[in-house]
Amino acid sequence: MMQSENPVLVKRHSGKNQTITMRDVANSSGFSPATVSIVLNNAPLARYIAPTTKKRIEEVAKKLGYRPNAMARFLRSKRSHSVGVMFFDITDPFCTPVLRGIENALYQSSYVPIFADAHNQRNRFERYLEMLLEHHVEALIVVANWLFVDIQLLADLSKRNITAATIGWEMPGNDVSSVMVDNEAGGRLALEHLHHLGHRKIAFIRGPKMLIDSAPRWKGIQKFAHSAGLEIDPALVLQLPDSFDPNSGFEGGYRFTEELLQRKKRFTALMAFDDLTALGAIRALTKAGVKVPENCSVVGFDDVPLSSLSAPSLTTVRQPLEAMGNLAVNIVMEGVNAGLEKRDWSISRHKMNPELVIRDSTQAAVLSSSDD
Amino acid sequence: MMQSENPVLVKRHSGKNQTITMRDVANSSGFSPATVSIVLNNAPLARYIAPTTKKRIEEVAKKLGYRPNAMARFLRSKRSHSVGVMFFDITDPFCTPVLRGIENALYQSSYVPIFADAHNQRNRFERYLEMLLEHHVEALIVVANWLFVDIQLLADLSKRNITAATIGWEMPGNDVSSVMVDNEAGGRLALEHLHHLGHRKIAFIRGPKMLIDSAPRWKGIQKFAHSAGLEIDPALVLQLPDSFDPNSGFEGGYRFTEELLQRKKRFTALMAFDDLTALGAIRALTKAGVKVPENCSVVGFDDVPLSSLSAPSLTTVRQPLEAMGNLAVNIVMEGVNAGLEKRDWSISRHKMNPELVIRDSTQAAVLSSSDD
DNA sequence: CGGCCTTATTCAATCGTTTCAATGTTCAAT
DNA sequence: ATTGAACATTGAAACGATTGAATAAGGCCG
Repeated sequence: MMQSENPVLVKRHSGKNQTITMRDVANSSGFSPATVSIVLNNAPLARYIAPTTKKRIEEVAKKLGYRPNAMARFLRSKRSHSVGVMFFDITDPFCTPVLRGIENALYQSSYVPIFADAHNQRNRFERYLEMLLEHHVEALIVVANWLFVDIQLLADLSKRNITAATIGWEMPGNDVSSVMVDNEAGGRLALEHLHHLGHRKIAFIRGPKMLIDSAPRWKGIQKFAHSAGLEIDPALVLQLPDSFDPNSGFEGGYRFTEELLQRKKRFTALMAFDDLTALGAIRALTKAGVKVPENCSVVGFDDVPLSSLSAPSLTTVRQPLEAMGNLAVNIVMEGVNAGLEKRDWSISRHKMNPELVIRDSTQAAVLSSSDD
Repeated sequence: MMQSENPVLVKRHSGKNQTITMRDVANSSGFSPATVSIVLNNAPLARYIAPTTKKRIEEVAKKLGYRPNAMARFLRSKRSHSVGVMFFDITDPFCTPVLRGIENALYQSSYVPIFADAHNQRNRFERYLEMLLEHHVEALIVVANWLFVDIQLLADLSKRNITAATIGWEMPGNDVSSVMVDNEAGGRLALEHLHHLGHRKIAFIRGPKMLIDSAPRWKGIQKFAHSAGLEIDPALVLQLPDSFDPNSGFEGGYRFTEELLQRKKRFTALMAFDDLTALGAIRALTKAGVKVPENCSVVGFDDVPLSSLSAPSLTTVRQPLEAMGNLAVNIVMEGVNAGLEKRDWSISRHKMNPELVIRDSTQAAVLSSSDD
């Protein structure tokens, strides 16, 4: 454990614990627990309860400071009013805005998020899943941009009728809803921007194969390049290795940019797989005396919170992270309600539109006479 | 809601839901529910249970995939195995490492964190508190570096015997444990570093009055200055205004540094209240043509994750954020156990030691002949 | 052989809600 | 006057675990 300057002990603590139950409200108001329950939950039967009764009960409940016991309630009604929110690595700056989006949407529905972080470890993921099931979460949201988990998850969940949604990743098969950014469109957006600025010699640092985002982004790039007649020089294309460390993008961007510079092939712009990679690239460029954006434009992807704070601030393709969190909640809530009303419902897969955010790391290419 | 390219509807979904209860394990193993419970929880009475019986029951439970129902268990045993974790603004980069520390420690104890984010709003804080109480969290951890909440919290909690701890903030009064960094030591550390590097003309951007960290940091600075015979020029000291936006530090650092530069008083180093402020300051300096660290050293405070990624990377005073989260969990767990065993126990207040992290934003002062 | 301790297991009450079915009313319609 | 809705409320059985008290069967001792 951490050293810590003599902890100051302060005050004795003990105490009596008197929780107010529904029975108390019933006794105190002169009605039965059943009536109280019906009134306080505004259950269907509440239609028949006399307004004066309702008022009385509500008054008493408030005066006594009655708080329903979520556990007891669950036991009877099967509703825990909680949702599991699993991250594969909360340390990834990508996650914070998503978390906020999820939290906010759940809050609107008076659901409570149970937070789980797999630390990129499979067994930890499984253990958490177990814990979430024990706590009978009504739904599960999984945030990841890659995944080792297969059918196991799905089996356990759909057997128990728990609606799930993934963010930033799609389950193979058609059993779990998902919310992703349209990576292909994003890739196109970024390259289009550089192209419009007049860049023709562009270097690329592609994402790791493991990440589901990598391929479509590259596809978007290629498609645009093709349609615009832009040639992509294979000597200016590198691909990040697979890694579990969310900060490895920075490191990778740095090293690969050094590598690119050593190749002595001129490029006036660099497109990085994501923001962290871009930041690493900028660091390497700056160190090598290449000014950004004067001598080389750099564009990232994601628009994580630090991108606007970096120097120079980063031009990037924004994922609507908060909105994605929101949407995932709406999806699972829809599933929960469907289950409640014994309706059938359908899995859905969403691709959100990315958005180009132009900041200081890109500028128009300087015209050069010598090509190559 | 967000636009999203035609969501693809995929597959029908419905299903049967067969949960395995303890009764199932009992029937299937030929013993009674009581025995099963005793065995599976390794309760005191388990001492008397025949080893063969234990084995049998455990086998059956595993084979059936029995999962205890946390809610039902709570109802009888009063233990929810959950802890409320309240943030005042998860968007603050300060929070992520703390969250990880908390999550990790709870995981070790098989507790589940219920996540709450007050968004800096008092009513939201109160509503969440309500929800957490309804879910009967066994303890509460509050992460904040400032606060509007008063005795209300304390009253509700100690009445219900819920141990609480705050991180980054101390409750006035002596009823809630707390974990903080030793701000005074941190302030000293930072200034000491600049002083050792030979800086004598140092500008300061102090923290907002509202923040509990501001005063002690400044005190540490003053004390060191006094002991080292360093003079602090009041014309080089500014104080950030109060604000709820966690990113306002950057903005403030930027503006105040511009302001400082306009004053035409030379300074060779700048000490910012926190990392974001420092980053804002660096931005302003760079824009004004003052190179960091060549012409001006900058030091921050906190060591939030982006500080190592900025350009130049930031010299700063590290708060052991993850360890602080950890410690807070240990504290409340101790409280929970004490309550369980009807022991008395004591509130504690910790001040963790900060640590100087030297990176690229500081370097030795160039000797100048002209002073003033 | 009867009493007592130890071992092994079970009974049954309980936690705080929800909800189905039941019990009375009242009142309009046959 | 009888019926049957609609209204207003309640009794009591769940829900799935935990746990103190009870039961029962050996084993040991005097």
